[in-house]
Amino acid sequence: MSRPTVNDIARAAGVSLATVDRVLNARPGVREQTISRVRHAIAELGYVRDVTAANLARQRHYRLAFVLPDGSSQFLQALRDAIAEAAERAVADRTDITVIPVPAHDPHALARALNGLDCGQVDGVAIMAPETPHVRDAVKRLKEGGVATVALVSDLPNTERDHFVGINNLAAGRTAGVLMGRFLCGRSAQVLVLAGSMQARDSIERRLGFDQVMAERFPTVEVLPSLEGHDDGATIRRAVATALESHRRIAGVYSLGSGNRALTETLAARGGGEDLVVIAHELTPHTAEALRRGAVDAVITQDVGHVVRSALRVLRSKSDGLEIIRSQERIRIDIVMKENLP
Amino acid sequence: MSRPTVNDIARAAGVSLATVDRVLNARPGVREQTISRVRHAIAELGYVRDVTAANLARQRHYRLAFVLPDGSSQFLQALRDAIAEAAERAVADRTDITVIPVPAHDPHALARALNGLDCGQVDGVAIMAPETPHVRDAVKRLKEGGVATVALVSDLPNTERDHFVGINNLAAGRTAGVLMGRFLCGRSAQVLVLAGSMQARDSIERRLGFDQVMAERFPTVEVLPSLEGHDDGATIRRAVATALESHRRIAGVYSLGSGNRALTETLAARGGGEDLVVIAHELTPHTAEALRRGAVDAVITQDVGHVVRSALRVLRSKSDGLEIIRSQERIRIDIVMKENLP
DNA sequence: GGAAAAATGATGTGCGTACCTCAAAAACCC
DNA sequence: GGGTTTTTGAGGTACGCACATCATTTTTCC
Repeated sequence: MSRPTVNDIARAAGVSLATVDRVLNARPGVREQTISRVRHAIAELGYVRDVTAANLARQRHYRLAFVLPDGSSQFLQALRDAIAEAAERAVADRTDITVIPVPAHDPHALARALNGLDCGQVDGVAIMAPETPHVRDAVKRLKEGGVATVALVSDLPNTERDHFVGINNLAAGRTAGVLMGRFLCGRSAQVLVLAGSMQARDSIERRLGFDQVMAERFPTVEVLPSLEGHDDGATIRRAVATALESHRRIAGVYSLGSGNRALTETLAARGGGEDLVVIAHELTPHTAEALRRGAVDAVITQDVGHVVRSALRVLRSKSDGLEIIRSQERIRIDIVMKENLP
Repeated sequence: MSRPTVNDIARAAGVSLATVDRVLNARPGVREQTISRVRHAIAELGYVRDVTAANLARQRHYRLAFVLPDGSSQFLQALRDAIAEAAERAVADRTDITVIPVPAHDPHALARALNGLDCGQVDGVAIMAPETPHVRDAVKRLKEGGVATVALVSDLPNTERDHFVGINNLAAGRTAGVLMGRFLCGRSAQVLVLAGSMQARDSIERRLGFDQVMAERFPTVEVLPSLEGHDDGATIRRAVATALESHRRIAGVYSLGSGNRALTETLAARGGGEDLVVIAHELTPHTAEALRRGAVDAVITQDVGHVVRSALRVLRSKSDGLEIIRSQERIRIDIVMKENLP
């Protein structure tokens, strides 16, 4: 009544256990005809290999690594926390997780870190990095060494990565645009856009989506050129203050990436910005607090817990040569307002 | 180097394997002092029981049941699909899932179904049902029989259910309210509210949250009394049409539950409702399509896949007497617009 | 100090699978 | 038909743990 085992298959197919084992694990030395006999019995009885028992016997354990920038943004911190939490629970799934921090904005350090990975020592790598020739080469090397690779948060579309775990940033930008447009209620106003760096692919895509929607649906709104904050508080404060001075019709602010802390501080210092529509990315302790006190109206985000767990599932599957369930690995674009804060 | 096993613990604690086993599985006949020696060794070596090996040895398998209304709404259909998908994958986790459909709106059939569950045959039950005395008694009986129980989608707060898997419907209503208020852009207008039945606890809570926000933040908007559609297309069409006739300042529609198909059809037939703000609950093929063509502006929803997987995790943990990770089991209130459709 | 009770050790079996070895049977080739 | 190669069978060990039995040691108590 309960699940059939390899023994049941052997009996049903009229072969020995060893032959069933050979078929199941694609070992050589079995006639085509016998293979199909076994296959048939498997289908007949609805046999499903007990993966836990198999992994136990096989002593299989997955060695996975995360390569991340070592920045101190709250988003990165949240990501690291999620990885740490997943790492604890991953022990139960025979998965060892290593985090490899890489100095941000240092392509050479990144290349060194990626090339330092020994293909024999790692089964899969999740990489959060900008796409550069070095990265492309490193991913290629890993691929050739039989290591599964996924891009994390920011895609590496022109590499041989197996998968991308993260949101569609164009759609995220469009989502932000619609919220901004609707919240502005038809006012003919200006919108300030703040980015970390417009080099980053995710920032570019978000801005693009945002602009698309504004042009299509809210033509009375003028979207200003992106201010680049480069993750530096002082720079952001200065740039935002200057922009607010020189553009008198600013009614909305769209923050593409990090720097939300400096932004909201500057806006608060300015005062009287209660009717300013502020939309930001990434739910962090700080943006959550800003939502609570009304300093930010909406946050577009992705659940870092899901991102991490999805990356793990994908890396495990890929390193086993299995297919993934695409629908399950799609990361959603979350809209968070004060009312639906987790 | 790799994970320590029971043997390592025995050696480290200077006891035999049998004693370690007794401690690990809380068997009697071990001195306090010895227990703490073993505990200490476990902590020292960072031993974590290999749950998969343990379950293999124990021949443990989880028998879980879902008790659901047999209605044909797309939400229920999506829920059933998610359960079916989870059931397939659950085989790998030694989990057998049964779905017990119950005629909707029939308290006695529900009671019969719940009382028909043999506590010896089931380890956990997920129940989606309105809270009635019968249900309270049934949950109590299950609890006493050692069966884990969770409420699904709609809470059963006054029962002895172990957990609730679903969203905070008050917060969901508030979220809908804020979107409605902001999308109406300060117009002094009327909002139509459509419910399946105002008996259902989730509808009541959503309406309450919606009203709270409207009263607090959008006092110029008048929220009309709820129309009850009772999941019946004709009734909904008639009620909505009549309401649109008699209230000339309706600028928004809030649909609390099911009946979205009949609603959007009626609105479309009426025509000229392009500037009508429509907010609905539950992302289904139909509401997704309505979002795409602009018939609905936003959908407040919960991911049924997450709901089902969370229910499974919780039922397994509870039936093992383990604690759950609350943060991981929190179901988010998702806001979906055309731009961030999955 | 001795009997009874409690605690601990030693050892074995089984869960479902992987993987290995060696022998036996079958198929193939000339 | 005899030799060679290929295919199949039989059996064992291991993975990490649960659970059972029985023997032995230690503790407790009068």
